[in-house]
Amino acid sequence: MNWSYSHAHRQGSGTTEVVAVLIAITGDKARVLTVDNGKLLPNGPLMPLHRSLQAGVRQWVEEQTQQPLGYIEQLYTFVDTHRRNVDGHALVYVSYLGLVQETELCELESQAVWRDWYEYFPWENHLQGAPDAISELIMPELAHWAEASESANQRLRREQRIALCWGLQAASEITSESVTAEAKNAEIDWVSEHALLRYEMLYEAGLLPESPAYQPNKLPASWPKIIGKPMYYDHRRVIATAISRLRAKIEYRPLIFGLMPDAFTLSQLQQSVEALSGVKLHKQNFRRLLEHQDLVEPTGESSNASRGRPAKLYRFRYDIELQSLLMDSKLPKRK
Amino acid sequence: MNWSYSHAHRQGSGTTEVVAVLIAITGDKARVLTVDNGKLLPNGPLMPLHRSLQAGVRQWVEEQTQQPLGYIEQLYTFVDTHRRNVDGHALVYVSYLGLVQETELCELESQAVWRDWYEYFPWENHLQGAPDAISELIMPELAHWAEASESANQRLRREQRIALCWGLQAASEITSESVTAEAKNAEIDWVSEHALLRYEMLYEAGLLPESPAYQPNKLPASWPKIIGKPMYYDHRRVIATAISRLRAKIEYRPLIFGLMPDAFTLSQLQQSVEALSGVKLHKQNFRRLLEHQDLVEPTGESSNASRGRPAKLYRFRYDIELQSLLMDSKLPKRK
DNA sequence: TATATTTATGCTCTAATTGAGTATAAATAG
DNA sequence: CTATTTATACTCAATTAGAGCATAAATATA
Repeated sequence: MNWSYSHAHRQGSGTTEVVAVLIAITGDKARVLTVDNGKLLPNGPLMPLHRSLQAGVRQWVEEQTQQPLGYIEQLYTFVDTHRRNVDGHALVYVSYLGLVQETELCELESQAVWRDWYEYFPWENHLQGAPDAISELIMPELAHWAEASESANQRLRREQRIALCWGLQAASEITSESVTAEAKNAEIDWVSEHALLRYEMLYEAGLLPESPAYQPNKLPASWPKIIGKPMYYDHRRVIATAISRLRAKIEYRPLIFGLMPDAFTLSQLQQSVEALSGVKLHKQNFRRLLEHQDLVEPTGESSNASRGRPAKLYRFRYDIELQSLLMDSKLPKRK
Repeated sequence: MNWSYSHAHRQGSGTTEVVAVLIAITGDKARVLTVDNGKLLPNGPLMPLHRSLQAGVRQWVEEQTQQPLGYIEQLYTFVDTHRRNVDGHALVYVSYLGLVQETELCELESQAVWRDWYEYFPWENHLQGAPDAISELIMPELAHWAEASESANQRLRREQRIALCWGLQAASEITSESVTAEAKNAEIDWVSEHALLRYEMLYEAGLLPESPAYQPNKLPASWPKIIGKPMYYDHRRVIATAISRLRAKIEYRPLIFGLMPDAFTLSQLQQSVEALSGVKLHKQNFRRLLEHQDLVEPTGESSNASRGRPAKLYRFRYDIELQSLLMDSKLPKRK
């Protein structure tokens, strides 16, 4: 099935679109804003009146989602050769990542809906440990893909890629000894930032509905649940790009600022980082690093939590915010 | 002077161009490939026949420069509202970073020329220590810019930005005590990856010929030498983007692979990294980290250097190359 | 030839950072 | 009142980063 043509779209003289991946955290879940029943990201054509790409993104997103935008940054630019304008020029779309302050999970007008981003990437959620589906279903399919290589060399490289993308523990069950033996010293483990590489591998291996070589009849019946919801065009890849970028940056830059409410406990902050990275963090070290960096300060109040000892509330130090956005300021690493 | 219109350009129905920043290292100098007498980067329109942006870049660059391309990655996408097609759509250009194996510094046909990239960014070259011009000329002008702020708040933020972009030692001479005192604890120093921020600050402060507010008569006579050669359109900004990206990545990924000849000494390797980052590294620690990572292996031969003890020649371990490109593999930090 | 100079390479020392664990404090549920 | 839960403080070992000292092997020069 080719998703590229399955959705009606505008046609005109312009060849440039903007697409936005808006991220928010509600409760302890990372969410992405979608339109068209979760099949598309907010998007629109770049028009002559727009003075910049950012201006275009802001206008379309606010029009389609009633969601005011704070911090945004450019992600990546794609070409869709399936969609062309009247002159035969391929459509170019420039994607943006945007961070939005925590919102109530309300159904917005204009069918814009916040969705848990792990609905699109179930294999990226390791908050309760690595999903069983990875070793039980995904790895065997990727093993087939490696076996189907056209040369021994290609196969070896594919097995290496599998180990690097999915971690050794998952890959060791399926790859040949040469790879695992060699890599054993390196102690390869799950790297959350490799989300895009993992998506691209599944795509390349023909394991996603949007893959050109997708053959659902050759896959287990439970497969559709395992690999999450597809989207039109390359929009799921755009989200994967956003996830990788966000996970990579959050480790050394306090981007999380833009996602938090004005006051929060350190546990809430940690849960938010965990929601994005998809892995659990070491609580004590998380606090240590935060305090060491003077990024936050206590408000003086405490949270009236339901259970346990009440936690102090913190706020970000605004005098340091600009500095933080510029400079490399680390947040804690994985547990 | 407005550089946007000072160069003749194609006009057509397309609104998308590709632009390439090609980097090579000749001897111990970082070079960038230019066309049109050093005023432009290789570029060309995206055409209906191109199946991807990469294909477009490769075709135009090879056509304009006879330079075969190895590793390339997308940098950033710009809009030039000054250049529009017949329908009034602004020109979008997608920039790419490309790495090229060391070449003889020959004048290529089709007026493509390799230039020392510090001709365009003299202030970024700290190989012989920070240039005197920074503290003697650039800082005073930036101080004027901060003083010319419209509010006390804006002035404070500008002074913070100056300190963060240029390092405290340079900034402390000009900024008010409040900033320096507060930041003193942070020990801000020169961060080579902030090249783009520095360029953008100079641009915003009206200190570059391509700045809208540039007023050469209000600046010292030696100013043009200090701030390097301008280019048409935003091409100097594109190079600054490439420099920042390359400097940031080279610290934790062995991108340098793509720039080196097949065999090299560790000193040559270090000189290449230094040429890119613009700062000197600690020799012993550089070797330690390299050896510790098994990125390179001795060829067995030695270099017949002109002076001193002969150095062992090394090559990159190709079995590890793929892994390196995927994974985070650190190269040593500054001295 | 002897000696200074240059470049390469090996090794040590200290401080900072990281990963992981133990211990204590302050609340609620039953 | 006690078990449970959550928050917070502190410790410890392993690793890494920054800096310097020492030695090796070549050339330049007196």
